[in-house]
Amino acid sequence: MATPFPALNQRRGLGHLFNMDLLAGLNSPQREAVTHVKGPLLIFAGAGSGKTRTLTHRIAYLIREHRVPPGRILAVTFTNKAAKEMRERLTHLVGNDASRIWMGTFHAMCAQMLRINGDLIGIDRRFVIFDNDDTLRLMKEILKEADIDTSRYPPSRILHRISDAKNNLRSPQDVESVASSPYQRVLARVYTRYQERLQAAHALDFDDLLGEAVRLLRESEEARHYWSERFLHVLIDEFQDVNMAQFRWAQMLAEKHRNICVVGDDDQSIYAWRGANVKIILDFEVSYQDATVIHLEQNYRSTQNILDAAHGVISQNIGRKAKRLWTEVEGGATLTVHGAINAQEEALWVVRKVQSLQRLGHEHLSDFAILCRVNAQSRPFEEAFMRARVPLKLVGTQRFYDRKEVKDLVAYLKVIYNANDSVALARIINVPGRGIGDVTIQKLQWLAAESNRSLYEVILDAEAVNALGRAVAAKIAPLRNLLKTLQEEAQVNNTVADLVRLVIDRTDYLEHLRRERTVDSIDRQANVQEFINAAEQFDMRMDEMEEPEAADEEDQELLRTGDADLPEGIKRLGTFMESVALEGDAEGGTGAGSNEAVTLMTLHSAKGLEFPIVFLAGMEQGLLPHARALWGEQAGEEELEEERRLCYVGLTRAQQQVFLTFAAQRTLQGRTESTQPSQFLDEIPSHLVERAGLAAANAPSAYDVATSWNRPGVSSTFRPAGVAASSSAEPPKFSIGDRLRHPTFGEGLVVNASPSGGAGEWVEVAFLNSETGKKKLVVAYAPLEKV
DNA sequence: ATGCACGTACTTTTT
DNA sequence: GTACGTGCAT
Repeated sequence: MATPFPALNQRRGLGHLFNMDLLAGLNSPQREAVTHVKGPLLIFAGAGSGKTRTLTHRIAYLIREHRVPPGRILAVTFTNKAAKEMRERLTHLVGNDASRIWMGTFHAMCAQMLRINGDLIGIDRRFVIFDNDDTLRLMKEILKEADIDTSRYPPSRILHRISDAKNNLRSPQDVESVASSPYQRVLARVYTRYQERLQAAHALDFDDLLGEAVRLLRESEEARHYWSERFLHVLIDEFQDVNMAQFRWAQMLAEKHRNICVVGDDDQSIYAWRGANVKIILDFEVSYQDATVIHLEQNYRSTQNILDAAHGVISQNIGRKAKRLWTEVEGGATLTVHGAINAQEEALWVVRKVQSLQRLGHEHLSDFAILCRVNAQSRPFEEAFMRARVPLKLVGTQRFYDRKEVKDLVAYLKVIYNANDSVALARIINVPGRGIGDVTIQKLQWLAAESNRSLYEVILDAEAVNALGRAVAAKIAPLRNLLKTLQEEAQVNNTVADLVRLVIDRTDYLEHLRRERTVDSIDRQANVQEFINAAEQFDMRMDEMEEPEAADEEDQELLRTGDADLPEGIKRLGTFMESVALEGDAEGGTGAGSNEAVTLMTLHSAKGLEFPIVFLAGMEQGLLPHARALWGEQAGEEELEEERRLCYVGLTRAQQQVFLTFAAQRTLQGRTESTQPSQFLDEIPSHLVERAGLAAANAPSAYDVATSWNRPGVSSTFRPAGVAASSSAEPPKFSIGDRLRHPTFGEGLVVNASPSGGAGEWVEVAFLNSETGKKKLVVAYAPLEKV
């Protein structure tokens, strides 16, 4: 085979056009990181230490000062957002050269390499990418087909295990060879079948993008030679989050020139549950014994008080690299810990605090962020903010391309692009409803599996379909015609938006949504419109890029060899779907933008962000640290340490002020429980903390809300003073059936009550006022009056 | 084939 | 408390 690879670019950069001093304004370790050129480099970049600045300046420095051709630099991130931000910042530093750098997510970079020469290891150039939804559907099908009990083997858990295997570069055979339990044997079998089905659909899942890219480099001498020769520099962001597959891939790419630069912070590793392996960053110096190690510990974000508090917490972790952030901003406001009676009161306190800080000069609501451990915490905040008429925006809830209606339309596009994508076809086979029921779909799928054909091929097989009965055949025929028409149109039509509109039109999809008389029907219709807009925007981008001056010449050459002679429209469609799969959220998606509002999000989605004022809500045992890390089956020191890192991430988001709140009672999963303040609160040096509410040192015993605070062996400085460690023997004041009155909620009936009285006594009251409904109240706290 | 009712189970989320 | 999945009845 003739080599598919062009000669490598030796062209000099255009750096002389930009005069800005790349080293100006950098501190000395940052400079060292920027100017280090040869050999492996490990940068421990603490929160707010100017990581992105260092990384972008380093790349710019390589291009401008060392004349490294931009096309021979590979810079990898985890999210599209990070890649985009980096590219933008680089454009300011090196201009158009920025567009020639190989920069993007692991998945996007791997996908690109596989599109270019996946054929060397037998991967169809036109492979499609299965997202989580696709893989879940596929897995359910497989389990059904194999008659495996889904309650004993939940599809999502199996997928998680498979993902785990792939992240560690273990094949189905590997899993099988070490299988020692029935569960593992089933797993190996299902994994094997899963891969077969993916292959049949010409599909790769997200993990395959990495795994197959590794396989490409391992198995194709030619590819390995080219790519490792090509990249003079490999840079990896958020290195604490890499998994084995990602690390191996990067290692192979960097093996020739050995210029591998990794940046990360082990203290911010919060994604172990999705395959991240902190040990990789901790062991980097073992993998590369000649690595230069640089610590960025000067923080440009927070006050020293905040950093000290954060350090108090994180330093409790054993498995970490010793380090400590510092700042020139001495002192700062003390942190506040506020204990509330329940989640509603907690939310109320936060709104009031926001309002009072606003009066003190924080005019921008965007200065405030409320960070929580789980999404379920958001409800009381939404309610409290709504009532107080303070705008609150929830970040990171449902993503645009995850919406059902959008996925339906994407599934149509997938089928048009690749009719053998049986998962996509199964999704839309009866959407909108065309009278093809589950039983029929089952039969069709069984036929497909049996004859080793795709679902589409079976549908085309008139004989097979007729065998299922006249009624079924009559329903399948229009579908067959529909798909044929759509495919034909796709050959002619060049724009994705036209195709989307055609799908919506021919399937009468909007009418289908209107008929669904649900609350979200209107939203869904709007999302369909939004999807058309997204497609239009994509088309516009493609038109702009018609003159492909962006990519390196050698990349164009590579991609040319990769281009099958497909109709323009189909090619476009492929690009569009790849962008949908790999860049989860559309620009115009939710479009919340810069609305002036308080931000509410999970600690996970807060990583990388900063806010002047941060509220950490739900600082309780069981929430942060989460119950699963504390008391769950897989609870352990490592899990607890990840929770602690989560807390650390939260604290280090704050620039000026931190408020930590907890609720003495919390209703989670329909159950109201007494809670204990988070152990992490005790890890913050007490001189940095001011206590309020139930956390106040002098809180009256009337605030004592939970006997569980007196749990033996657990001591907390956040327990109100005056609370004896022994439980009270007082008789309860209320019992089931009593009528009572509350000044705000009105009259009600006691439907449930604590068995014992005293400080911990509580009652569950059904209020006559239907708006209030049922409430659990602490007798000692709530002003209740017997009627 | 479709719709309703009941039971169960449940972090975190990017690609 | 909700959301989802299964099972039964229409």
